[in-house]
Amino acid sequence: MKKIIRQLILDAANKAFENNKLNANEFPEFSIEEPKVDAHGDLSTNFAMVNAKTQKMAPRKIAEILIRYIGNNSPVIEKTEIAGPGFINFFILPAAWYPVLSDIYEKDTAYGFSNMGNGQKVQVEFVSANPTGPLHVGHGRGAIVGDSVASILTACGYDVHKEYYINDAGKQIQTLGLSVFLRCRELDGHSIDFPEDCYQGDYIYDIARELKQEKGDWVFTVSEEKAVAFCAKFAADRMIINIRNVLNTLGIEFDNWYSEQALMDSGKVASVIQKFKDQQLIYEKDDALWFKTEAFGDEKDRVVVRNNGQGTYFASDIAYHQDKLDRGFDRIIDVWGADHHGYIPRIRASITASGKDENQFVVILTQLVNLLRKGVPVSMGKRSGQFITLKEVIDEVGKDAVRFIFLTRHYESPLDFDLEVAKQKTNDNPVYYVQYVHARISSIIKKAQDEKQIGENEITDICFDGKAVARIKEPEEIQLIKHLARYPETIRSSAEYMEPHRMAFYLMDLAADFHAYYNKHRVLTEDPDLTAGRLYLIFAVQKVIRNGLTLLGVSAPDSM
RNA sequence: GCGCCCGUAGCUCAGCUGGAUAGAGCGCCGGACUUCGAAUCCGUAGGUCGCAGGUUCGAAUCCUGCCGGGCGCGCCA
Repeated sequence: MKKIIRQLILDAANKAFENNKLNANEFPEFSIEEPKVDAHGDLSTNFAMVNAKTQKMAPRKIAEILIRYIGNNSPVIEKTEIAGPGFINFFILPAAWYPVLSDIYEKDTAYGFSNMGNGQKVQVEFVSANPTGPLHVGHGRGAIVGDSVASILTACGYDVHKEYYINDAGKQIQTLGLSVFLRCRELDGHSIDFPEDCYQGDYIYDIARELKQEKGDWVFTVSEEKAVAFCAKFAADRMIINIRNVLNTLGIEFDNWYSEQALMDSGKVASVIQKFKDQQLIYEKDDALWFKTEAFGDEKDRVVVRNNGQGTYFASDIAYHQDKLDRGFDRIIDVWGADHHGYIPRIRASITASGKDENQFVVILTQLVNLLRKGVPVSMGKRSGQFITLKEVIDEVGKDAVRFIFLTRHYESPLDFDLEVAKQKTNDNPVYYVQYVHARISSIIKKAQDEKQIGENEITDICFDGKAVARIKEPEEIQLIKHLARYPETIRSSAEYMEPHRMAFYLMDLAADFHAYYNKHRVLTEDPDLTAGRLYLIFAVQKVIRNGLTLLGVSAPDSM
């Protein structure tokens, strides 16, 4: 509809110029939007205001000329008005909205999809938590945001690749191995001295038990060095399986799990360091190797190889991001917790330094999650071992509620996640509000089938029944269709800004319109045409609700 | 001290990237089920958009400076 109006305006403006009513035929960018107040029409444009300067005319004067040239010959316009400082308001004929419905039926699960991305290759890397402990809710937020962004981009014609980067090399893995090894000894009846910087959680015992189950006392028959190394590998593998399982319960699957160890074994880390050395971008100071990140916008230079010869995380990350771009992605998106924001400049610097385009690298920073129960904070702390895991949260409140709550906030806002609120089936917890629309419509359709022998196929065919469609004319019905018409642009803006919460809010609004309509008007009536028209409408609503929930990874139940 | 994020109704949050009279939900109060699912709906009340300047036809939105909260500033990961 916006497209139609935009064309109408441009045609009128050009015609006015040809007739010497306007002074210039260059028209700056103008917007068309839905006014907040019904009295301002269905759509409104600021055309006259933004053109005031180039036309050297008063906005209202421009608006008057334009309206004259728009005239009344468009099949979609009921009337136009000039208002306020120079807005032109368009009132659309109700029947002009009907094609939205047939479009929904035609496209069905692909309604609202676009080719905005034009097949561009995009990689979304998210979660990437160290496999040294269970996921917590903060990881969950990044996981859900990353996954939904990926879905939305896919719907917009991007070729999306989801990846998890496993930090399975380095000191923390050694520490994990030592932790498990010590717990094995403890389980064997030895008294142990368990260092503070080892992983304190009970899950270490679980892994130790599993290891003993599989390998018996083997770890005590070899050197401690060898045993710890084995424990590390064993434990990391277990943790990754555990992490993958938890993510699967959230409906998240990755296209690729990328191992840091494999990256190092491939020699790519060493070769990229050598390359930057050759280019004088890496230099030696105090027995360590430093990357000149400051020259590319970072606060200071960063160490890539410590004076003990060990590479830092940054070294792997440089190679990893080089590798991502080398794999041909047009855009690489990293979803990180906000506590890592200090890392952005150095990664960006490494990309710039390599001669690649830093704009291909985008970071989504999700703010931290405060876990609460009835308003009081639940203490968190990984090292202490006292924390509620993501799995426990999912088990308690359910996947759909967890996902939806995380997606009803802008990811840059800190999030209070209250376990008790998340379990409530009230409007404090809008996932059920939206799902209820879907279930309600399923229920009506079932009833239509049982009592009036109108099945889904018959409803779909109603688009060819002009008599029935013409019966859709209540204000609440037209309102619903207008709302459905906004779905495609909601997907597009969610993708453009990588903000899935826009979709969540859209669905809540649509749900509100539906519930209001439902309470005011009956769908199943004694009048066959009226009934058919309304079934046609609500089935379309249901499709859009389902599509939107799918993009957010939330189920659309037929009953609840 | 420096950097990033946040500050909007009693609470939790939106506000379509500068538009018209700033919106939802929860909570409070009052209503609606013999008819398609009351996990719903309808109505009332609630605001110096943290503060102060600036930019312009127009600012919650952009710029500057403060105030308050969170996070980060390692040859840790």
